[in-house]
Amino acid sequence: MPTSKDVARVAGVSQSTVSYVLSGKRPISEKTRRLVEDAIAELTYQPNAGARALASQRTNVVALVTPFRSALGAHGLMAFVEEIALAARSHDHDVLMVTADEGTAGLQRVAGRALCDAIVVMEVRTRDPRAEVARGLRLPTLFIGVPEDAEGLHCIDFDFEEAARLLVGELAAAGHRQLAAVGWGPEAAERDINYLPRFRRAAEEAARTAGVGLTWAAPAREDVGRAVADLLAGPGRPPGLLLAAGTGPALEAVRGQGLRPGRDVDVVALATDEEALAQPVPLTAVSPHPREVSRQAMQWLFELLEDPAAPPRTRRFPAALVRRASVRTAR
Amino acid sequence: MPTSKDVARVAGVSQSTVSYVLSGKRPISEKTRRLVEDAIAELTYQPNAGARALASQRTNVVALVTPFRSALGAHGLMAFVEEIALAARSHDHDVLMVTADEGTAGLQRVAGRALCDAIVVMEVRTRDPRAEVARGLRLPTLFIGVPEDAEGLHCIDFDFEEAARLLVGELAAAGHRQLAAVGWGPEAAERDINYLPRFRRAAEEAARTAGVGLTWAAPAREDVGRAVADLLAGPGRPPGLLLAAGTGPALEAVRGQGLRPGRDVDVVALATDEEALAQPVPLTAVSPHPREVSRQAMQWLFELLEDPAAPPRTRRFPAALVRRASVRTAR
DNA sequence: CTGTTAGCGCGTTCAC
DNA sequence: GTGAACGCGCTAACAG
Repeated sequence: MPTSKDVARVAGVSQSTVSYVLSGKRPISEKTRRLVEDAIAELTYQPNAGARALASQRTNVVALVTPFRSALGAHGLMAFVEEIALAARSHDHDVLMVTADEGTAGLQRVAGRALCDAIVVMEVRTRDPRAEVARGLRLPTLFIGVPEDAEGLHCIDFDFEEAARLLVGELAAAGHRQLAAVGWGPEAAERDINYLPRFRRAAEEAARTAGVGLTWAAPAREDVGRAVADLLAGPGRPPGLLLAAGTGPALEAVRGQGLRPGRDVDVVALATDEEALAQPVPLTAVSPHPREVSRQAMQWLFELLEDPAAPPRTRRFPAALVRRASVRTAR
Repeated sequence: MPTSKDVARVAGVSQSTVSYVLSGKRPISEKTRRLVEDAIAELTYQPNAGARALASQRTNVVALVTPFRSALGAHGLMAFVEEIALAARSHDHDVLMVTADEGTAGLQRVAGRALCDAIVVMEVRTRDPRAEVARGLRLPTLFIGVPEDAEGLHCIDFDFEEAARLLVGELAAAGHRQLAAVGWGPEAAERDINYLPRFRRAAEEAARTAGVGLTWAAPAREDVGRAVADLLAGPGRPPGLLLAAGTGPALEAVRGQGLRPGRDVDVVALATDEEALAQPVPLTAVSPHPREVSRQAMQWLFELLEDPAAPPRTRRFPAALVRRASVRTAR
């Protein structure tokens, strides 16, 4: 395996010149640059990552702490991971996978061993022990999601609070006095996912403000059908339906009751455009924009890498409602 | 950040002694071991990965080349990735994600820069340019899947050929003279997935040998329903049904025709146990065992890491048929 | 059983 | 604009 010393020898220059050609941290004459570049090509030289990290104190690696079972589902999770990997590559960085089950130890390991320059934490929990650890790290650490105590942390997330307000507002504006929401099941609550209470609390608050009733159900995946049937038979008959999770099964249950969204019942959802459009009746929905959020997260992360002293703060990706056919026009 | 030099000073020993305590490559007296371990704990020392890699020529990192859209679906893909990550951690290794869209360049980068000790390639294609590149690398490279030209490569995969034979055999033994198969859609063929032709060819061969007819359909995801209806109306009425892909939608279509698996029609599938059991009628099936395959792959990989001179070969994870309720007992 | 020493390959001051 | 020299933190001979 050729080293930069080999390149220097072949190019007839010194080792440091090779380094400066590569880093561009010093002006190099056109002539010697060509010499060096040719030598690099001839030897198919590539810098040794370990040596570079040791000398420069930068690894060009971003650690990604990722769960395997996610409230987003495998599909949503892959979307995040894919965007993050692509963004990293576009900045000449690699991605080191850290499994969430390592907990705080994972953070301490990758930081302590200098395996990476920065850390991204996905699927943040409301009370997340990793928050406290992250505050103590000297590495830029970005949370996708907002824990209860976000003080001193770099957090970014979709604005689930605003999403809840928009969805509740839309049903209220359609004339409903009574809303029914299908939320995340007990397994999600158990995992203490940060945005569940954020969304729910904001929805309840918005309903109160609008003076409409709101019934909340959090059925397990397999009980969504029954839960929807119950909700539809409850107050409001049918109430305005807000689907925060389990969109597919819930809509099947609606059809199972012989009801058609946008004709017999109004339905809004927290769902990606893809999901909203895949339904028999396209859904009026707020998309949580997973890909956009991860893209923005990574852009921010690379800014932090250039300016590690940037003050920690929480960023929220703006929510927007897209009206489709599942809500009757306002009465 | 403390270094091993700090540990040595605090423990009152030399740096190399610290190194040997950590690596266990030399017998150390109980007394000095305690001294060193206490110093490590006191300083919360962790070895610098870059320095260690530079000195030892081992990174303790495994690169994983992974696609984002997979014939397995996001769920199946995550299963692979999860198992690989867990296996890596259990051997004190980390996982570097390399996106498949980097192609051969990704392999050359992680190998050339010495970012990892070994490479795992998922979703191998029938004619895979990465095969040729891998042959030229000095890093152990493990293919999960078998390309057309597997010469000189370490490959491991589920035995799709045997799976096809078992499934065809089961339907033939049930008395069918005519079989109909639902295979992977055009998008999968386009991606040149290695096991598609392997499975199909073996199925056709087995049908020929058994003297039964076999009609093959490769509908796109959204056309599965129609394709199944066509197949059921074709020769055999109904023919024995072999589901290689699209199990869920295909079975819905079967029900849509008013047919019940195991009563009106015999159905076998290439499907995980989870998938087979999730159906209204539990399916007689061969599971491709994604988790077991990745576990075995990683075990092999770590063996290769200890003995890089091990001769390249192709390993196949044995296929087994599990009989459930979707096939009538042999006539 | 332990200490001394010489690199691993690269980034970066310095002198020139 | 260029090159020599040192150090990053650790491992692995080589001594003892």
